[in-house]
Amino acid sequence: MKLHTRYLPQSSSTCADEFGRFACDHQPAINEIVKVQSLVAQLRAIVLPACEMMADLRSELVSELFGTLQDCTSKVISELQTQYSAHLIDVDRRRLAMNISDCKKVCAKKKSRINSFFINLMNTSSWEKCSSSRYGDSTSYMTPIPHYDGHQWRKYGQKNIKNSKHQRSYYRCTYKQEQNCMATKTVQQQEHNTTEPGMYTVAYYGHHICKANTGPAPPHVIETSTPQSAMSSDSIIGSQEIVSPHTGSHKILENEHATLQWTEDMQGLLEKIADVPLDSDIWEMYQF
DNA sequence: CCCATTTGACCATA
DNA sequence: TATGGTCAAATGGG
Repeated sequence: MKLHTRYLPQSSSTCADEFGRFACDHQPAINEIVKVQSLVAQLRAIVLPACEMMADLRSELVSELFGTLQDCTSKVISELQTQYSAHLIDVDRRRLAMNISDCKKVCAKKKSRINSFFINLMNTSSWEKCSSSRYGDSTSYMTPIPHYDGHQWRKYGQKNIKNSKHQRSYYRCTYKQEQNCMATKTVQQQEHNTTEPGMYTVAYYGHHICKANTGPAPPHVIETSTPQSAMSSDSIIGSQEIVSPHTGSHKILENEHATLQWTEDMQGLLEKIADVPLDSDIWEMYQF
């Protein structure tokens, strides 16, 4: 798989519209989109193997990821709503200045780039299951993006590992002290001669019990049907499962009206960022 | 000054 | 005893 990893702008910056006029700060929204990128990557790697065999441990992880993903997308929508409410008047003024034909052309071009943007997120952020149950309750994955997994971690150690060029980093949940959350993880870069460059092995130990990841939540719906352009060829198409965040149990969903909450949020996100100027830095994340 | 990271020391286990 | 996981003091950035 060819990676097209590019990086988001690190500093808060303003951007101009196609007329070089209005300016706004998209950095908070960009930060959330980065999280979405990570979560979608994890989700894809977890759901696909789950079609073959779903262990209880992974079911709990899936439910955690869904909950976090919902939070992130909600934040993105809220942030963009706040920012763009201030720009609506200006946008309306600009649209009045354009004729209808020009508006349609611009909108079509933006929607095309938005679709490509998220398809690229799916394709370039794949996580692959590597191994599991090294020390009982643990799961490890390979990923090019080891740090954005929806949880907050604090590094507490780093060690040289025998027969490995790269050090292993040790992280524990940020809320270990205040909430006694014992979740930990280790991150170690893979050897370049044995795998793809820039890949990391991330091993998770224990479960998050910190407040950000617990609390009542409805069963999450995992839709394993995914656009062909964004999925590998061995995907299972068309089935849906419900995973209880509390029990980890799952079953095939028969209600055709049930839909992915995060998909709805994502659609909202697409609508909201449709007004992002074509020359915004956001679109420079990936090659189109 | 606070907090996260770094890093050497310590400890557990095979 | 070698290896790897954790602790905690030192360090540095905001």
